[in-house]
Amino acid sequence: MDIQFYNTLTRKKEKLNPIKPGEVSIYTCGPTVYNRSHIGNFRTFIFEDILKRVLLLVGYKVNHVMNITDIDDKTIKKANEENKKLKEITSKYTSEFIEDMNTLKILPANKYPAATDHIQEMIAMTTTLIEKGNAYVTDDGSVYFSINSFENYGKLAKLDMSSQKQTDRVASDEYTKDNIQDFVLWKSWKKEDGDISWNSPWGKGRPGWHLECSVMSTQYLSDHFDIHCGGVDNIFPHHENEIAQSCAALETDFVNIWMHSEHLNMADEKMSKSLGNIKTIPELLNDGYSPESLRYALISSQYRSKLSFSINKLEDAKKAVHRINDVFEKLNERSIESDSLPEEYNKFIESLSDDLNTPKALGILFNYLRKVNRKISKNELSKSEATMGLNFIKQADKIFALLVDKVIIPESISKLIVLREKARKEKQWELSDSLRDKIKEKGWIIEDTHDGYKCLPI
RNA sequence: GGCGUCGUACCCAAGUGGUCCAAGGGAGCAGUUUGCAAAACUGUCAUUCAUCGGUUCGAAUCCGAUCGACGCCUCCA
Repeated sequence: MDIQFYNTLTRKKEKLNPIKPGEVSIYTCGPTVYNRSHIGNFRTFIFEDILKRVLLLVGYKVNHVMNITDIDDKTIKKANEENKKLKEITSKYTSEFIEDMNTLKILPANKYPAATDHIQEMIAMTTTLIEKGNAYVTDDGSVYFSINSFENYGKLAKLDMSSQKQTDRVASDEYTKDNIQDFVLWKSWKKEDGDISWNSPWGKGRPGWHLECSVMSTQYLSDHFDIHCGGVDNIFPHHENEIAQSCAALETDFVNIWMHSEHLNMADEKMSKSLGNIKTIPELLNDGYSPESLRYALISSQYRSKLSFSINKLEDAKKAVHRINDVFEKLNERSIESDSLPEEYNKFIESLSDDLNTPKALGILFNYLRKVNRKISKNELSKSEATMGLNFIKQADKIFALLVDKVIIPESISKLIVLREKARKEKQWELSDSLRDKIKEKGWIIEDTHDGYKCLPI
């Protein structure tokens, strides 16, 4: 089956045609580890997770690399603020990042290279760019990429550099550059960098931000690979600069498909650390939302449209997740051994193959679930139909990962449940209802079914 | 100022020329079921797709204008 994705470079949907048949190489821009990532960051990581899961499900091998930015202005600033070693800061936030990724059931990358482990390679690429005439050294020992030396500069972001407004930030930032829009490859050491520096042919300093991705993506995936992802805010300048560096230094096609996810907004504004309107994964879990609810909320709109994050959305997500799990359990009790799938499954895969249309795929799944529920309530569902349904949900879950692990009911709750069951048998309805309220106060919901009770966390 | 995305029911959200007098989820309302609930099921819930014009046999979908929201233009997922 054909898979197509929207390519930012051409602004069109394009058929995926892997460079190496049967295998897709993906580079995704990872976190800058100076702070806990927020749910907005994870929208992108979950979009990339869906991308990868779809490719795996249809049979591709996936080679996925995600960088960890552990050296830049922000990491240094944070280390200074907290009076700690850079490494202490970056390893703390790296492990928190991995923890949150696991919580959200995001499949791990094959490799997580860190920028500080690739300083020599970055120096080498910078040297190449100077030799080729694409970069120049300034008096203070910094190195800049000359955007005029690269013909296609601005192609990804569709920017005509000569017509760009110069913001105050740009104007005040650098004064030694030939062209105010040139970007830095190597930053010379400054007092506030403290003991953080590496030796280079141009003196003490550290790499510029964009360089690490050019170096590490091509090192681990080859000069030319299939897909490069990130959030839309990476289109310019980050990815534009990556293209300039990589293509100029390596004379390569670099990336076939650029994919970017839209922002997650909080009350109509982009969620970002600098605006201070962020929510982290532990905060949301603490508010009572499961990882599955968070995943659902993030995939319930297509990755290229803006997503407004809200409590309302999480509440909707919680119920939708419950619905899927509920049917799954019912089918699980009725199924037999078989790997048959309903015809809806093809439509499901088609939707995902069309630029990861997760809302449409969810719609197909829910339509099917309703069909199954209807038959169950009429007692008309055959074992083979139940099995088909179960298989469909299982396959769908390879993409969505919304099935909840069997919950462990704490002893304090199960004691109350036993008391309530006893009261119910004796038809002491007042007592059983008050026990149900008590259990609810403790955060658990009791549902009575024909085959006994079900107990779920709220 | 330049570039770009978007506006679909009470909320979220697919659909981008006919199969749509517009999927799906949530909320609401009415009913079935239940000791009561919950869950589940049934019915109901947009003659209409920001507005106004145009193209077309046919438009939510294409074109133009207007209004509104948001993003990027060297911190950013």
